[in-house]
Amino acid sequence: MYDQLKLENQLCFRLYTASRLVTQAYRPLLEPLGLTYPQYIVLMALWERDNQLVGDLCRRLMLDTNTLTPLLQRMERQGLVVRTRGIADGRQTLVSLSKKGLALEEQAKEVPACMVGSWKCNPIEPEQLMPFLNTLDNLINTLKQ
Amino acid sequence: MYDQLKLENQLCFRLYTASRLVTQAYRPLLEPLGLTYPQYIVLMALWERDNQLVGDLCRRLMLDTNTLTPLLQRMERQGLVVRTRGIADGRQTLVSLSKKGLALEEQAKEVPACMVGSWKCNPIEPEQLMPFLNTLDNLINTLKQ
DNA sequence: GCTAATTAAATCGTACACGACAAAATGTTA
DNA sequence: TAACATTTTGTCGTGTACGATTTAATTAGC
Repeated sequence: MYDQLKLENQLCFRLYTASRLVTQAYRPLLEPLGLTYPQYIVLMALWERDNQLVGDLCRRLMLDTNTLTPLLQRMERQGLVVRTRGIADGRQTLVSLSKKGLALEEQAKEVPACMVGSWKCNPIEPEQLMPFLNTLDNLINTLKQ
Repeated sequence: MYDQLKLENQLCFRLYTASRLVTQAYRPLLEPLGLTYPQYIVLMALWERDNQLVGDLCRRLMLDTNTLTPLLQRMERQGLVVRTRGIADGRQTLVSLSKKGLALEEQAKEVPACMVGSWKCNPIEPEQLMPFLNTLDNLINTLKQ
């Protein structure tokens, strides 16, 4: 039994588990809005800036087109976004918020506070939050290459 | 535009991205062993203790049977584990390492060091590692309810 | 201006995740 | 001991992830 193969010693297993559990915790908040978590982050990107190319969203969300295209197609079917072929460059696809997608922002603005409020005890001390976020950002930037 | 809906301010988006990128970084190391990341953590649990029930693995990995059962079935098809019906309690399924699954530990023991070694710069300062892991554990424990 | 290389999205196949449900075995209780 | 509840695992459907490949449009080179 090698120590470096113990689950306790795995950074990645913790990240994997924490990510899954946080996403699960979002579900009851997003379900009333008819959203999954990946759909929610696509909308957040579009609420920040509407009318983005598929490639813009890929870079912003660090997802590839083979994930985003089907996701955006489902979102278009649900009437959350509109996809239009680029005029200047016919290879591009422009993703825009529909009226419904734009209106959802008003309901979604309560979600982050509800998320934090649902925790009985605070899992992160306020003074630990920034170092924690910085470490995550360092990790992400390193792995992005 | 609500500040709390900006991607920069999302703890969850960072966790989601970091988890995906770390899992991607494992791929080139696990592919030669014929493993995916979820299969690797199942094996880590079994290398720690062989002969576990499906329910034991569910609790250990914090995954439900609807994820683990198909995962274990694929691993059995690949000859990594053996699933046997419980003798005393016919509802149970015991998961054991095959000879091949047991032997893989020797190759896998290099994986964690290779992972760290593949980073050009160190994304986590040594003195930040423990606080970071503790915060992740707090988060996981809070969300486990 | 015609062909080759490049780029932007989309498609395809496989493997997770997970809510909802089903099935089978065991416990419980009147 | 027969009906019912509980436990353990499995199945099903939908939605991601992602490597590999394809398609369509644009650009570069000659």
